[in-house]
Formats: sequence, structure tokens, C-alpha cells
Amino acid sequence: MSSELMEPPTQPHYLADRQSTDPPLLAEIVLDRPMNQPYTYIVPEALASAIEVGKRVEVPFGRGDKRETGYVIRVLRDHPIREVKSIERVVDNEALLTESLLKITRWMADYYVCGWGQVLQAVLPAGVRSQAGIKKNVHVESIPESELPNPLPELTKKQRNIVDLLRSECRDYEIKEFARIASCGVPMLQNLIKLGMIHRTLKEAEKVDYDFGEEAVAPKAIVMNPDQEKVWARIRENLTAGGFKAMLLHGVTGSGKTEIYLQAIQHVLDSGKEVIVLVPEISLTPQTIQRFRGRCGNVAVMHSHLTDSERGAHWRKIAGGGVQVVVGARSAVFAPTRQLGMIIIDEEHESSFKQESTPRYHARDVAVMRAKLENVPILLGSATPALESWNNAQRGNYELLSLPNRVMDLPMPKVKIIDLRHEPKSKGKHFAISPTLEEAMRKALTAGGQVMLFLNRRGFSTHIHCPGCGYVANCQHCDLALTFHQQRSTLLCHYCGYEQAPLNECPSCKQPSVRYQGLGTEKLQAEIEEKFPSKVVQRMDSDTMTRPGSHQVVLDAFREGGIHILIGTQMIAKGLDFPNVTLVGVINADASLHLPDFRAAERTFQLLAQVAGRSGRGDKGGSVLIQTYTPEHPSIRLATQHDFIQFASLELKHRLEHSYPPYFRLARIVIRSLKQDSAEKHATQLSLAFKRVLENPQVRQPGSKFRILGPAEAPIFKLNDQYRYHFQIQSDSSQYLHQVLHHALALVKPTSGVEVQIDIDPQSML
DNA sequence: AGCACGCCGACT
DNA sequence: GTCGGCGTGCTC
Repeated sequence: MSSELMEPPTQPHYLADRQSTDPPLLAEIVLDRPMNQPYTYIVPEALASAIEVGKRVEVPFGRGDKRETGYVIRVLRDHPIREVKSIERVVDNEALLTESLLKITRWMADYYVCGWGQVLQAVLPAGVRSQAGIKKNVHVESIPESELPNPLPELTKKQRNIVDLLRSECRDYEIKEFARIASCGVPMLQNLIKLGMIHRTLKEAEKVDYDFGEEAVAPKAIVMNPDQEKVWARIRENLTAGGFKAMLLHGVTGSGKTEIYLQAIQHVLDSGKEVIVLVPEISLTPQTIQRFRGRCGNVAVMHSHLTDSERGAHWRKIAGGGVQVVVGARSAVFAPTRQLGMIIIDEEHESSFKQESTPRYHARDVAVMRAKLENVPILLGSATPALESWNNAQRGNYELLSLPNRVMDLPMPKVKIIDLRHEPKSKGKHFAISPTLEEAMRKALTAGGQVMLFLNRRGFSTHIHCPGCGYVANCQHCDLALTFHQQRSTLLCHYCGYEQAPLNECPSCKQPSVRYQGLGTEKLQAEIEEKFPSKVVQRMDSDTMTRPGSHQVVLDAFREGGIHILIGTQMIAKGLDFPNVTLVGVINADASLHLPDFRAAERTFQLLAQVAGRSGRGDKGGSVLIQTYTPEHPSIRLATQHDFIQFASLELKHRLEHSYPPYFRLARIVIRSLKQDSAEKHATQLSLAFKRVLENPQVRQPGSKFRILGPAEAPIFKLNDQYRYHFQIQSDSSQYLHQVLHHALALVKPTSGVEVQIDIDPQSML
């Protein structure tokens, strides 16, 4: 996908460069709020030397004397074509936005079809914009004679002396310090400030040194196996050659990808440059962090749970050159490194790299673009690469590197399918685990192993209905079924958070016959506890893991053997390494297979491969049992054979036939409104706009394929009380897709109460 | 995003 | 007769 990313546009502006006698200095400003067009201001002579692209400035904006902060995105000398105001103050001493950050954010605004201001808001942490974490001290400063209030207020002798003393010092002082120097009290100075005789300014306090995390662990000497050596040799060559180079590291779970990353990082650090490492949020565990800390100098970790000021402190430390390695989730791709030497993305296929709010960027694609712009290599790693990346590797856009075997010659776990169609049915009650799985669990536990059970649905019952009249308990605000949570004794909507009391009788026909069906982790836990009363069972999902750190408690207990059976959602699927786990059970492999999403098969394969990778990581070996009703489905069949390559080739064929990514670029437009008719009307208007644009010979590109699906009701039609219609646009040319999109959107004027969301390269179609 | 301007209902 | 509801349009 990234091979076709568009180049950053040239500056499109109404102020063209023209020759003239004495043009004033102007600056284009993007305001620090979601307003998207830049505004032009005069740069007063006094600020001409301080002004710089990437710095923030304070400007008058709107009627009255309101002030706004904005980012300087361009400085030019020209005659303004309309009346403009003047910049009042330059906020930063150093440009807040580096050149590369300016480039990448401009590209994002263009590619993801949103305003530059919006991108900057998303990229710059709040703690950086507000300067939180920088302790501000109050300073006092003298006022030039000419600016003193007129008439002068009556001053006591002491007050006059203080004003004169400050003027004679020709510098500012921290207020307490100056009170000492002038041997007066702080209130005295504050009074003079009020009288307008001296200035009060805020100055950054001496930098506080933040604790950048737990102690480093001493590095372990690691010997690489021949596969790793081979891969490392290729990476080293590319690093030495320098310049942009994208590499895809395909390595099965447990094949030692991390060791490769660490080698590469070391190599880059030795050359005095910095590395950004992106990992999925869920992998930012203390173990991961320690592995990097132990080996790589000064590591800054960008959590999602940092406070604004901590994030701000990290940002400034990185910008100041005090950090060699930045490890973080999605947004760490914007780390303001000084001398970037390389970007690494682990688990590059992870959908959490896609931001699901504006700007809807994919950190992997942004990273590739950034690597290109900064002319550095980028390494993408995964056991189950995204088909976009895999295709790029097949086509030679990325160099493919492979680690086909687990380290220390560990075998891949044996994966077996349990065909639920042929399992003996226990009479009456329907159980979540089949007799075959139950038997395997007993065996594994008896042998002293541990068991993980994976079910990607939380709650107790996922479907509540009345068999008498057909009533289904849905959310009042969304087109979604409510889930019964036994522990909290409530019916919950997993999308909007709506909650209501459990039903004893059907609200529609008043019969006391409401059925609670469908399986969630809570019910699974109850079943397992009943069947294995002597074993310690723990559930791990977002309901049980509410407090920060509770993950760690459970995972530590599991590692130490205090828990025999661990039940969980996605949460336990990724990256965890428990050598004593000898059995992993997947309760329902079909769950993710039948979603109305072209990536359903890919997701299912990835999930199964990941879950399977949790088993047999120690010397006891291990197996995986997958329960399914569709064992013949390629996602499931090939996952049992650990055959990503075969799966990818089948799935790619399918994608080509249906004009899906990576062969076609996709954009999704969602039109939503609290009023159904408003949303529908707007969708129709947009539909007509698309028609007109595609008939316009000036836009049309007969050589490019283009297809619009929609408008249609979104798969989740009502969400959070909003009615949603959507379009799906497909084209084999990203550039053409963008062009049509821009033209069509320009034809439809915004309607109040109707929101239009544009999602380029959407990750979800719901 | 704010925030002012503007055109239609319940109050001193 | 006014105060004020928030619908829409502009901000260099």
C-alpha cells in the first residue's frame, strides 16, 4: 500500500509569489483548534528575526480582542490580498515542529482528507501544546518609561525605589528572588504589577528530570541461530548502505524477531542516530519495555496512560536529543527525533495502528512515509503480515526477510481442529467446551501444564430474547444486542455503554420466558469452574482488568503457576510468553469469520496464528485445539498448518477478484446524523455529486478503475442515536480516488447536524 | 471550535 | 413591548 502513498503536495496558496517593491513579511498560521484553513498574518519587524516555521505564535483572531495560538507553517514576503492582522508574540524559542514533522503532517492532511490543524492537534501531545509539565515561575520585569500608565499612579517612596531598582537591573527576576533582592514582600511586587508599574511574565522553570521508568536489566548475551544471522546480515547491509529501504520481516511466533530488532537498534545507536520502535498498545508490557531498556541506552516509552505532563516531558527530552530509542504505540511515530536513523514496527499487521478518529491515519503507513521523507530504513515485522505489506514484499517494494523456524529448534505447536458438527451433543444443556477439549484439558492439567482458553466475547450471555414473541433486547441507542453481565448484574451495550436492568419478563408480551443465550467469557468461566472445581480459574478481559496494573498481577500469578486455567479475550492472544502453557483452546474460531468485512478471513487467520503461538513455548511442547463449525474454511485449515504463505496467496486471489486492497485502494465515507432523514438526504446529495464528478471529463480518468458502493445503511445503522449511511469507494489509483473524493465533497455543502467522516484505507467497515 | 448575529416564543 | 432560544456563518 505504502508504495503508492502520494507525494506531499506543493504549497497550494492564494498568495502567489510576485515581485514587488516593498512587500511585507507574512506568516501563514494554522490555529491550534480544528479549523482547517491557514490564516495569513503580518510579521511585525520586531518579530521578524524570531519568526520561524514550526514555532507557535499568538495572534488576534475574530472580533474583539481575542487571542489564539497557532503554528507558523510558512513565512513569505508578499503583498496580502486582503486586510490582515499582525502577529503579537512568538511563543516558542525553538521550533516545536521539526521540518520532518511538518512534512509528514502536511502529507497526512492531504492523504487522509482532513485539515492540517486537525492533524497537528492529534500529533502534538496536549502536554506539549499546553506546556504542561513545564513548571512556570512568575517573573517580574521593568516596563519602558514610555509604556508606563498615564497618569502615573501615586507611589510611596519605597515603591518608587523598587521600580527603579528593577529598571537598573535590566533583566527579569523570579518574583521571590527579586523580593529578596529588593528586601520587600511578594505582595508589594504584586501590587506594583496591578498598578501597571512592572510587568509580570511567566518563565519556564529549570527542567525537572522525569523518571523515565524502571531500571534497565543487564543485557543477556544472545547467540543468534543461522536464520537470524542471515536476516541480520541483510538488515546490516541495508543500514550500512543508508537511505530509505523498507523491509518486511516475516517470522513465526517465537522465531526471535525481537532479537533482530535489538541488533538493528544497537547498530543504529552506534552510528549516533535514533530509533523509533512502534508496537501495538497491548504489547507495551513491562517485559517488552525491559527488553529494550536492557540493551539500548536511553529509552523513552510512550504509553497511552502517561499524563499530559509526562508525555510533554518525554517529547521535550526526545526533541532535545536526550533519547536514543523511542518505544511506543501508534502516536510514537511522531516522536520529534533529531537524527532519526531507523523505524521499526513490530506486529505491523495489528489493526490498532489505525486511529479510529480524525485524522484516521495508519501508523504503519505514516511510518513508511516518514522513513521515505527522512531517507532512513524501516523494518516491519510480523508473524502474519498484513496482506498489503505482504503484497508489497511480493512485488519487491519491500525486501522480504524470513525467520521460518522457532528459536532453539522448538517445534511449532500441534494444532488440531474440533469439528463441532460431529462432537457428541451432551443432552439438554449446551456446553461451551466440547468433550474433546475437556478431555485434553484434563490431560494437560494432570501433566502439570497450564491451559489458556480464548473467547473473543466478554459478558455472560450475548443474546437475550423472548421465544414467545420474538423480542430481542437491543440497545436503545444502537442497532446492537445487549450483553448480559452477571457480575455487574446488568445488560450492557458494548459500543455506547448503555446499561439497563436485566429482564425477568418480556417487555413486549409480558411473558416470563426471556432466554439468555450466546456465550461470553463470564459464562465460560462459570462452566469451567463447575467442571474443574479443584483448579484455579482466572478470567482476563476488560471487565476484570479495570485497574491499571491488574494485568500484571494476573499474568505474574499465571506465570508462577498460581493459576491453572486462564480464560480471556484478545487480551491474552498477544505476545505473552508462558513456557508452561501446554494447551491453548479456541472456543469459537468462527466468531470473527462471518463479519461483513472483507478482512474477516485475514483477521481470523491472524487471531488463530497468534493464539496458537501461545502454546508450547517451553520444553514441554504444546498443542492447540480449535473449536469450529467450518473446519474447511481456508483461514482455519491453513492456520492449523501454520501456513501463512498459502493463506496469503489464496486470500490475495480473492481480493483481486473482488477489487479489494491491496489491489484497489479503498475509502469509506460515513454520513451520520441524529435525524435519519437528514443523513439520508445528505447521502443522496453526495451520491449525485459523485455521479456528476465522474461524468466530468476534466476529472475523469478513463484509464483508472473506479467504483462506488452506496449509499447504503452502514452495517451498524444506528449507533449512539445517530443514523449512519455509508459509501465505499474503490479505485486502482490512490491519486484518482483522492481527486474524485475532493471534487465530490466540494459539491456538497455541509449541513448542520450532519457529519461526514472520511476514512481512507479503512480498517473496519461497520 | 467559539462566538456573534439573527429571527421567532414567554415574560416584566 | 423586551429577554433569550440556539440555527448558521465567519474568523487572516
